[in-house]
Amino acid sequence: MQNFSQKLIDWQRQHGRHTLPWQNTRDPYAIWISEIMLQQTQVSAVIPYYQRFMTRFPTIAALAGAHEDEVLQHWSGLGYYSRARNLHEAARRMVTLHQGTFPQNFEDIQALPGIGRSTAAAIASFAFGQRQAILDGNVKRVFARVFGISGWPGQPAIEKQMWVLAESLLPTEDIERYTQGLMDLGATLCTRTKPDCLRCPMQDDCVALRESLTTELPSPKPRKALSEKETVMLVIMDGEDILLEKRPSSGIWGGLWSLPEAAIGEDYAAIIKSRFGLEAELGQTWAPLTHTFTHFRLEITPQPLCVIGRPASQPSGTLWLSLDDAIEAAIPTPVRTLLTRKL
DNA sequence: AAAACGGGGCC
DNA sequence: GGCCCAGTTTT
Repeated sequence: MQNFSQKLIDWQRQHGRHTLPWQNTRDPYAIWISEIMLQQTQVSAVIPYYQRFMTRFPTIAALAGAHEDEVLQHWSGLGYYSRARNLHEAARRMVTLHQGTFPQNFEDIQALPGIGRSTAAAIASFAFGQRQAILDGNVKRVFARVFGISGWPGQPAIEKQMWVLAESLLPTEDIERYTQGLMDLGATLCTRTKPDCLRCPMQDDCVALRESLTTELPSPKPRKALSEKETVMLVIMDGEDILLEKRPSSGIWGGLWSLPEAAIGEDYAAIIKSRFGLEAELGQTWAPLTHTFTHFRLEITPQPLCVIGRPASQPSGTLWLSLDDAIEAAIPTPVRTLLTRKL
């Protein structure tokens, strides 16, 4: 679709971003610094860092000659500090391997630490006008929607297909504007949520828009199969009352009141004797219930126990409540489910 | 709390 | 070449 590139170029000319601090230069060093800062970091956060960094380290030589500490200081607050270390190391390699200049050969650019295929292509395109394809998260989203490509774009087969597509779409001229347009479209209109399709230059061509799939595409990363865990919850009863235990404030169900837990096959009577000082008699286990979290499935087997002679005092962090009150308390959903079943 | 993200590292 | 991770922000 040759249409795509020309429409994108025209759109970027009229509606794209043109005044960012790293635009309107062909200095590969300046473009490189900006591209690295823009990895996983928003434009608004990058701007002040970019300006301070470029003032202190205006050239490859300035960066290569600096102490790593000072480079990191100028990065402080941007996060992903390996980017800064790679930047420093790459500048030093330019000095030793490339006579202190920024390499123009595409493979040489990509061989520098911290520069992968997409970042190398962005630099080669903006600084040297080379016809190289970028493919970052924004571009993958645009492609998935416009061309109706389903499947998670991180999947090797899909990603490979997208690289082929990205290369096939490259225009023969205006590569810089095209590359910028791809970035601008993904960043400003074809956003992850609530894309602004009414303003999009691709609205007549976009498969996702035509088929109402903009929320489905790009396909999300497949969830890995849920691991299975199992636990026993002790339903310690004294007449109408049951014993709740406060969970630690961190971790699952942090701070909620819950049923005491035990591992399968343990001696439950012995456990409550040692943990709570209670004598109790085992009942028949209740029907298990399964609770699904995002990352695992938990099978809960409720084990009822009837206490024999409840002491006046109760251990700290525990609470006797009537079944009715317990259900109203701050308890985990599956605990509420299993108590409700018993009402 | 979970997903998303580009590059690096490991087989 | 394929798979997974580290580290951080966004939803």
